[in-house]
Amino acid sequence: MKSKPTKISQPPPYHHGDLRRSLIDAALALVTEEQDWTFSLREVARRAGVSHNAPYNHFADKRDLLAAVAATGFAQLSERIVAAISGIKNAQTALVRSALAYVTFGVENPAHYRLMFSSALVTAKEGRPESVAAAGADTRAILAGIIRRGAAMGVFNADLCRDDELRVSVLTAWSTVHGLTMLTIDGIADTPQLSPEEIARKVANLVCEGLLRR
Amino acid sequence: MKSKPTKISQPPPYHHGDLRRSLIDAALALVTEEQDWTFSLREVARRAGVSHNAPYNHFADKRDLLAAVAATGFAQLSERIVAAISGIKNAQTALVRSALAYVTFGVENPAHYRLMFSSALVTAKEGRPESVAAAGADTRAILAGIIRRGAAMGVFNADLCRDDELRVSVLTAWSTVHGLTMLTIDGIADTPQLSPEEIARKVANLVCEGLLRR
DNA sequence: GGCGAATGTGGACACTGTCAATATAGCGAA
DNA sequence: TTCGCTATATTGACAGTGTCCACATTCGCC
Repeated sequence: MKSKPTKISQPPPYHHGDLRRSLIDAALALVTEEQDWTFSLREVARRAGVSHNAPYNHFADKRDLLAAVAATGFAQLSERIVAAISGIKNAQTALVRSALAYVTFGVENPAHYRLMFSSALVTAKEGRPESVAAAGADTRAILAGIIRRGAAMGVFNADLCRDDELRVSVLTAWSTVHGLTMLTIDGIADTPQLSPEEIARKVANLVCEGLLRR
Repeated sequence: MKSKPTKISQPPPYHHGDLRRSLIDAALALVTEEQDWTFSLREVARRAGVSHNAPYNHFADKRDLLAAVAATGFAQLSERIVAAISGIKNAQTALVRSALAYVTFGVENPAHYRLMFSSALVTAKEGRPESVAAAGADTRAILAGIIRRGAAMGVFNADLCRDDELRVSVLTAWSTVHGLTMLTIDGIADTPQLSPEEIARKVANLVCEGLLRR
C-alpha cells in the first residue's frame, strides 16, 4: 500500500507518526470489513499498533472517532458527485448523473454510508457532531447548486429561484436519493431484476418530472 | 395504563406472566427515553423485574429483542397509514395523506423509526430478521395499493399498471418519504420555518407531479 | 541542555453480552 | 395424588469493553 519512499520515508512527526490518521484509516477498514461499527475501540488501537488508551489523545470518545470516519465519507461523496457532473451543461442530465453517483457511492460503501447518517454519532446534548453536520451541508450545497442553475437556465420551474422553493426542491431531491440509497442498501428495495444504477436512473427521472417547467 | 380488570386480573400464565411482551415494552420505553438502543439487555431485564438471563428464554440475542421492537414499529406505522387514508377516494389525496402520516410517525417516534431500519438488526449470515422484513413488506404493500388504484382509476400514469413500472414508482415514493423522514429526524433537513407537516405535504405533491397522467 | 506540553503506556473499575449449571413452577399421564 | 417432563427463571462465571487515572516517554522550543 505504500508509495515507494523517495529516500527513507519521512521521519515520523511524533511518537507514532500520524496516529490520528492511522486510527481513522483503521476504523474505516473495520467498518468496511465488518459492515458495522460494533468493533471495539481497542481493536482499532491494536490495528494501529498502539496501546488501548492512545486513541484518547486524539479523540474524546469512540463516537468522536466514528464521527471523523463519517466526515471523510461525506467528503468522498461530494468528490464523486462533483466528478460526475463536471463539464455537463444540461441541468436535468446533471441532476440525474449526480443522483446516480450518489446512490452508487452508497451501494459501494454501504456500511460507511450508513455510518454517515447513524444515530451512533448523536449526543443527547450536542446532537450531531459539528464536523459531520458541516460535511453533510457541503454535500447538500452541491445538489442545491445543480437545481438552482437549472432553474436559472429555465430548465426547471422558475419558482425554484425563490429561496424557500429551492430549499424544498433540494430537500425533495436529497430525500429521494437518500431514501433510495438506504432502502437499496438494506435490501428492502423490492427491485425486480434491475441493477441499482438503472433503478437510480429511473427514480431520478421520475423526480425530475416534478421539477420540470411546464 | 391498565384497562380495569374485570375480576382480579388474569392469572399469570407462567412464572412471570407474559415476559416476552413485558420485555418488548420495556425495550421500547428505553428506546424512546434514551433515543437510542445502546442500553443494556440487563437494564431491560431489570425493568421487567427479572434476572439478567431471563430474556434468553424468549430472545436469542439482544438483537433479537430489538428486532421484535422494530417489527412492532412497522405494524404501528401501517396502522397509521391505513387510518389516514380510510374512506378517501382520490388517489392523489390518498398518496399525500399517507406520506403525511408516514413522516409524522417518524418524526413523533424518531428513535423507534431509526431502529426499524437500523443495521443493528442485521446479521452477517441472515441479513435482516425475517419478522422485520415481513413487517416492512406489509407497509410497502399499502403504498403499492394506493398507487395501483390511482393508476387503475386513470389519475396516475397508466403505465403504472404494468408490474415493473409500478414497482419503480412505489420505490420512488417510499424512498422519498423514507429519506425525508430520516433527514428530518436527523435535523439535517434544512427546512426554513416550515413545520414537518407542511414540508411533507409539499414534497409529496412534488413527487405526485411525476406520477400524474399528462 | 532542559523544560513543559504533547503523546503513549499500563493498570484499574464497573459494566456488558452470553454461556453453563442449577433451581423452580406448571402440566399431562399414571 | 405422585411422577416426571418441559418451559421458565436464577445464580455464577468469563472474557471483553469504554473510560478514568497515574505514570513514562519523546518532541519542540527557550
